[in-house]
Amino acid sequence: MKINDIIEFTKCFSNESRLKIIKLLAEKELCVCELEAITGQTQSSISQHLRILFQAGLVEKRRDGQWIYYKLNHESFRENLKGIEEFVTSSLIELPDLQEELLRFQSLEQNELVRKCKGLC
Amino acid sequence: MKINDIIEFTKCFSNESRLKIIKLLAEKELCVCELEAITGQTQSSISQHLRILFQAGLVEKRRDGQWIYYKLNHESFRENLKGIEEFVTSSLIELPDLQEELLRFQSLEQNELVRKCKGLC
DNA sequence: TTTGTAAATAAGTATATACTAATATACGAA
DNA sequence: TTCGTATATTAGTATATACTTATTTACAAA
Repeated sequence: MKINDIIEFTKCFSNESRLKIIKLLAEKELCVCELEAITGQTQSSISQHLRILFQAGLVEKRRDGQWIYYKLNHESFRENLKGIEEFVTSSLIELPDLQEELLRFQSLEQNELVRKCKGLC
Repeated sequence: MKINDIIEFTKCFSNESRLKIIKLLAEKELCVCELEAITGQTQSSISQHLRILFQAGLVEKRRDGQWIYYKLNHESFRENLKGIEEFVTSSLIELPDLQEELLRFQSLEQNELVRKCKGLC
């Protein structure tokens, strides 16, 4: 899972209004006006939050006449959560630049970079 | 898991600089100056990110002389991830106000609230 | 076609966030 | 105690985000 995907996914959960929408759509397929009636949020605000959730792949939508129904994509949710777990627990190989910097730093223990960092010069 | 805890936790992951710090601290206990040397971020910026991670319970710290060493709290990480999964998959009982609104809305299907929402009046 | 409703988008604004630069605090060595 | 280094905190600033209001687009019924 790429860093930008993690950022996009976790941002979905870092806002109270979106968490409520997520929770409702996890339980039931709902259109915007229903979300509006249930949560009391404005139509515009809900649409904007739904766009964020949709772009992150967390919700799906389908049109039915005038209405656009949204629901949570449970599989995407599970996969993204797993992706975060793997990002944290897997080796640094996933982030070559960062790994390189860490290795360079470690190979320099006992020499000037670390001594400088540790104020031992 | 409370809504505010989810927000606090997921915000840790919604920033590239923090993700790099998280990844390093998942692998190795490091002090601020080491994170500085490895990531190239400024001391002040790293300290501020570490405060966010610490307040979310995602990292632990210990003092060793002048240095303060940080590392990821893997257990907290796992528990928080699980908390998010449960938040999404559990029933709405966790959010009484929201559940009440949903039930009220559902009980009103066929009557004025829904007809109004659906423009059927 | 005209009209009304649902949803998306755009523009504006207030607040939150991330970063920099400067300062304060904590500790250890001289 | 004085000095130097590590870390935390503060203040300032630029950008991002969340929300409101207004407008646009898509659809369906009359």
